[in-house]
Amino acid sequence: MTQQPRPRLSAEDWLMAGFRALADQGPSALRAEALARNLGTTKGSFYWHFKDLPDYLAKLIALWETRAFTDVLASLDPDLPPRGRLEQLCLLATGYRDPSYGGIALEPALRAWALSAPDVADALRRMDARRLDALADLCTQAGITDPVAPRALYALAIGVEALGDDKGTEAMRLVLRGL
Amino acid sequence: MTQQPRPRLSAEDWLMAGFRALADQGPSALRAEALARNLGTTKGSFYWHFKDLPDYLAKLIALWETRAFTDVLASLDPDLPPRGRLEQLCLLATGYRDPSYGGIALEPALRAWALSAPDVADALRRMDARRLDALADLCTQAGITDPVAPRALYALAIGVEALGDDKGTEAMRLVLRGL
DNA sequence: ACTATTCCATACGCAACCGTATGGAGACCA
DNA sequence: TGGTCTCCATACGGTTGCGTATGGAATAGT
Repeated sequence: MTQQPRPRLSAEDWLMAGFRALADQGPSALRAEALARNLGTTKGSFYWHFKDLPDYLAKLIALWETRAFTDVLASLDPDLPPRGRLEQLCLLATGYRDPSYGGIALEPALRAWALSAPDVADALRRMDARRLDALADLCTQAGITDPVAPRALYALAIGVEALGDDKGTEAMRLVLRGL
Repeated sequence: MTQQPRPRLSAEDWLMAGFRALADQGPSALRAEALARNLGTTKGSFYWHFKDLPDYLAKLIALWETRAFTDVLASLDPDLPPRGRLEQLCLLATGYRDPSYGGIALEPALRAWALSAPDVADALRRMDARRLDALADLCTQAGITDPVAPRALYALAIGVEALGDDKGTEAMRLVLRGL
């Protein structure tokens, strides 16, 4: 779409393009030459910034893993009551669309990618564990004692995102009401 | 794993191998030569049974779409009370492992595939709509009136399956209790 | 047994992609 | 201005997969 004069690219430019390609076309779009076309350059740049494709993919996963958790937690409104923060976290947990990723929905594509990439599956498992911990904390603060409640809420959030359900907020509130 | 003497293959053999490859290695494993290797044959057979790869993939989707819904409904125990059938359906809806698919978990892989294949996305949307209708029926029979309850239950089932949560049954029951 | 049909093996040309090698364009410095 | 360093373009060989063509093996029909 945009073929600007000739900006030099950084490694992060390539990574951001990777996130976008992943969200738009799936893991098979994470290839040096295809990404280069999207960026209006050639793979010469790619192989200067990254050793090879596995190196690039590892850095892509690492960048997601270091950002997607803390950025979500930081965006929580500390003035809300625990139950309000809980609801907010549930909706953010998988619907994260921070501008640092170009405002796109990464999670479903990443979870899909994880099914065929063990490294991604590992990162996703770590992320799930951290989020479940945070959810468990908030649940206890909100007076929800059932030990499976965090898992239920998290699974619901994942399902809502996977379904692309526009009634996701209401479904989340309905379930929260029953806890 | 199994390299039997030399049985002739049918189109369905290829389709079943496709389901298995999809569940095991993702959509990128749905290729003529890779499937042929798994079946201990060559792509000569593939291109005899199918015109080309799109033809094969379309038949794969069609077969799933015609089976995955009715087979699940037929497996419901009619002697259970509505709420029991509801719970059973929720757990079956996305965890379908009928031997006709080789006892594998297709849904997560298929939903992942749908993110990068519009045809699959269409089939999945149709399937979701049919399942949501059935869920809504069961909900009314069970005296659950909230209109978003079916979507909440379905999203929860999808999330549980995506998470690979071994506590899925308990999470489902916890939410059902609150409805 | 002869023929026809069904099914598969093999070989080919084509295209896409990987990773490397090498040179060139620009910036930056002295 | 000359040199150096950063970043990218291009060309190359190798691999993998697609779809076709063609012949052969196995099976069924008569």
